[in-house]
Amino acid sequence: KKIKKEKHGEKRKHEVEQDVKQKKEPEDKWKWWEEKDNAKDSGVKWKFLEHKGPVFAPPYEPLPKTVQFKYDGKPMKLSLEAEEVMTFYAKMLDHEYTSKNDFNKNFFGDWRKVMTKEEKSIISDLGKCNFRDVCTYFQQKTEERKARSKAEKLEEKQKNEALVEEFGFCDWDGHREKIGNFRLEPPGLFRGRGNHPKMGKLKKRIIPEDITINCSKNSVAPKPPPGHKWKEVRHDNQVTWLVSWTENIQNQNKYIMLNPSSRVKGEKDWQKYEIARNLKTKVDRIREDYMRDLKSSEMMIRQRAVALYFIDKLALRAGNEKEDGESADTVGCCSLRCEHIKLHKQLDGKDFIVEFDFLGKDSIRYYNKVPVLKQVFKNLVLFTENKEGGDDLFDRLNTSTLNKYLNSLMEGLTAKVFRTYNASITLQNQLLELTDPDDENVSSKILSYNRANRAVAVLCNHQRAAPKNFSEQMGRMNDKVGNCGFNGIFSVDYLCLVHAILDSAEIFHYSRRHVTNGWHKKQADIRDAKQEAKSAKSDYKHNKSEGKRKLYEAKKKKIERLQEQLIKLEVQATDKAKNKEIALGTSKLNYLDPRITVAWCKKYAIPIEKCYNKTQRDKFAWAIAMVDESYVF
DNA sequence: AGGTAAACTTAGAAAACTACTT
DNA sequence: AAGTAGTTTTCTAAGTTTACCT
Repeated sequence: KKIKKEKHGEKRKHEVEQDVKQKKEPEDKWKWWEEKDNAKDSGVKWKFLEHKGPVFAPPYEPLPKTVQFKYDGKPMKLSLEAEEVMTFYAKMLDHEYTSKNDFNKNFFGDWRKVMTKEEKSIISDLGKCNFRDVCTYFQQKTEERKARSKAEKLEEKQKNEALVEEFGFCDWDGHREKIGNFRLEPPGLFRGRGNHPKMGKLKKRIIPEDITINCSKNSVAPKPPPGHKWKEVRHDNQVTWLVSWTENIQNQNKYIMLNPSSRVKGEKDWQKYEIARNLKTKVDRIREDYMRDLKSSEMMIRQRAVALYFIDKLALRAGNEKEDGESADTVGCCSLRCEHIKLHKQLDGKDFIVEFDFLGKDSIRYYNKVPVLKQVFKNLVLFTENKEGGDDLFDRLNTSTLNKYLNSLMEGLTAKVFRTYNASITLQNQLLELTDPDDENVSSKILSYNRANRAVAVLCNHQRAAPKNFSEQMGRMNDKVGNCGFNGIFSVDYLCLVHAILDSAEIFHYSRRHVTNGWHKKQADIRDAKQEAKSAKSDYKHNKSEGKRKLYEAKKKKIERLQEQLIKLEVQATDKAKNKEIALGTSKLNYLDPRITVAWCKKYAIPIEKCYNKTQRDKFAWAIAMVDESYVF
């Protein structure tokens, strides 16, 4: 439908409305990138900073008497604090977390800490607790909230807008800038990712006495709520945060900082891409260096060379050491252990294959079989000799020494710059390769863009949980195309391809081959159309009239049209299937130089809205304003 | 040099919202 | 009005790098 309407140059209803909204919005945003003295690099982050402080989480509302927690089958009224913590668990009752042992153990331990003596003596077994009624109560409340009248919803919306007006902005060097997270995190149960040893622990309510305020000496400092005091008010212009506190699970500092659309964030982002572009000019030399170092007589240098090879080729993260037992067991490059790789001298007819299998950031699995240089392979054999699976692969290396070395090669160079550089350069190359300048169709251009974006997401291993009901949705889509059984083909072989995918031609051929192996409704239509064309042709041969000729021409046109439609449907289905477990957003937001996208849009007259939504346009306003189609990363 | 804390970027999940159907 | 699929926004955990200390 979308394609059809675009073809006819129509705008969809919501797009028209969006345009109207945009016109209404006054264009008085500060164009900081037009100022002359951008990106100066003294440690001073601001000269003047004034804000209203954080918004505290709403206070706990006790349960109505009718809603009862039960212990051992009997209703039990709890003290206020114990009740509050109980509701945290009740709200998560249907979540997978509550089936995990660590979660339950940690929750129960922390819950008991807030119980009264009597409560503690009674409630000794989580298994005897019945949270069901409480859970149902909160579910009902959400339903009620959803079902409120329009007027009620509007009223709340306006109240919220007023709150944002007051607390959501600050004065930063005379400019009104948007704050990112001005609401403090509410109390609840800690939801660690993966196998986190602290999952289920109680995240305490933050009170003013926990809060450090940072603002100008000569500003009007935010007031603590009546009867309370801030922990501290400081005036540190070397940092960018407005509010900080220490979180009680890991004992780490958390901050309130500005929104990505702000100058301070935007400039930093811009600078990040400039450093990555600088790496582009140095990378050949750096690669030569680490190739040479693969044979170094010093073990640390050899390890560094291999690590760098991985970071560059596979876009691995640096991999800091982690204190064990404090968080999930995840690794990056420098913290890889022997058990995370398997060495195959030969595999599937290829030489020197390294099979990676480890959990990375957020416990996302990285699985990949990669052919490596012979010398890299030899080194890996050497590094793993006489070691146990649990031993460090790079025992002479850590992120600190690696980054020190990188910094000596180029100012500002650290391990993560390679991810930024490789992501951005890949997007640029892929766009060049995948965009068909002769194809006028906007939606096919967008598909090319998404495909290029996907190559990057695959490179960076940005995954997501498959959407709920994915297979049904896919099924419906396939019905339209009418093709059978291509779903399985994709998911099975897919991961094996994943990292070879930088060669996009391969993706394309791969997907086409498999899709067209199926049986299509559309294909049946085409077969019918061909039949019709054939008979029209023979009609025309028997009776060489102008009318018959035209009829025959029309039939031929119809075949072409159907074939075009078929390709579009295939491509859409392919896109959806391939996106099943790949998240495009992270790379778009954090790794891809926005100027590449902006330049590409300008070159092919694609509206920027097709690539970036409102938030993204705000974040990348600097890039949108400053670049034309000639920009090269 | 190496350990630790602070500051800041990157990350996927979940909630909220939107457009459209039923 | 309720349901649903798709998209955007929010949330906050989990990384990296820098700063600081001994």
